[in-house]
Amino acid sequence: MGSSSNLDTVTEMAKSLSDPTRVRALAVLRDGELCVCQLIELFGLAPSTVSKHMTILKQAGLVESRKDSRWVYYRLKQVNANSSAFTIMQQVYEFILSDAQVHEDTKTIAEIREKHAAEACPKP
Amino acid sequence: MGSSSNLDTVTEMAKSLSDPTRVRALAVLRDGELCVCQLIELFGLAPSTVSKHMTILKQAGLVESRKDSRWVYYRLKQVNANSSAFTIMQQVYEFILSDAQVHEDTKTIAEIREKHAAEACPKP
DNA sequence: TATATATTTCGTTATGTGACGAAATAACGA
DNA sequence: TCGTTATTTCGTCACATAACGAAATATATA
Repeated sequence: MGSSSNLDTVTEMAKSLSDPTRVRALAVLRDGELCVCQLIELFGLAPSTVSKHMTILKQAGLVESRKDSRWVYYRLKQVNANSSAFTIMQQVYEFILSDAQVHEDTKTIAEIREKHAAEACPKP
Repeated sequence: MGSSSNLDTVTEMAKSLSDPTRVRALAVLRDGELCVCQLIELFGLAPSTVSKHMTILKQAGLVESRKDSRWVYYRLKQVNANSSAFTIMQQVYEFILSDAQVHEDTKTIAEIREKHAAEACPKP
């Protein structure tokens, strides 16, 4: 098993939060799971780019995924509520939820959710 | 003035914490201010490299500096105690203080402090 | 004044990262 | 089966970053 020090854990977590697209992804995932195609639509980036970002967040232990037929849904990973990581992410969310871009994303993703619920992504 | 969003603040802070040398520097600065030459001795890196790291931490608002004759002393910047940044850094410190490397750094820097107090860096 | 010390700035180099498109993989639908 | 859709992997390119040494700057000491 790849043993990893606390220093490694901090730097890996910090690296995953050092790109605005990834922080935005975490913010919108607070309202519930999303498939990759919904995030592609939100960000306007190439599928391969979004997929890479989500892989990085997954490896940092911040999100987890499930596959449902054609779609891969990502959701926030529920971490131990009295861990340092939990408290840090709570503060990060609290801080960025007052950000203008994140505010706009929240509105946009609500529309995307509705649209996909009607057409594209049939829920199980 | 360079206006900066909350998203920018988070990603800049995360970037500054994404290098192990910088996190180690923050950890040892918890015991009090240090001049650049003491950090050079601790890390075994080139002066220019250490200087760059400290500049990055300063720009992220995590440390501040004062010049005393030949030496530049860096110390942790005291942030608003009920801000998100404060809580995040408290958790980061709590987490990394149990790291083996940081533990070793704490011992090493104590010796370096004593040595410099005796010879190299006369305190004001 | 000249020299040594402490730090920063600059230029260079090797490596890491984010973007894309093309191709591979998986699963549904005609 | 064949084509379509969703996602991932791979290769590539431009740019960011961490390291170094050399040179510039500032200050103390001989």
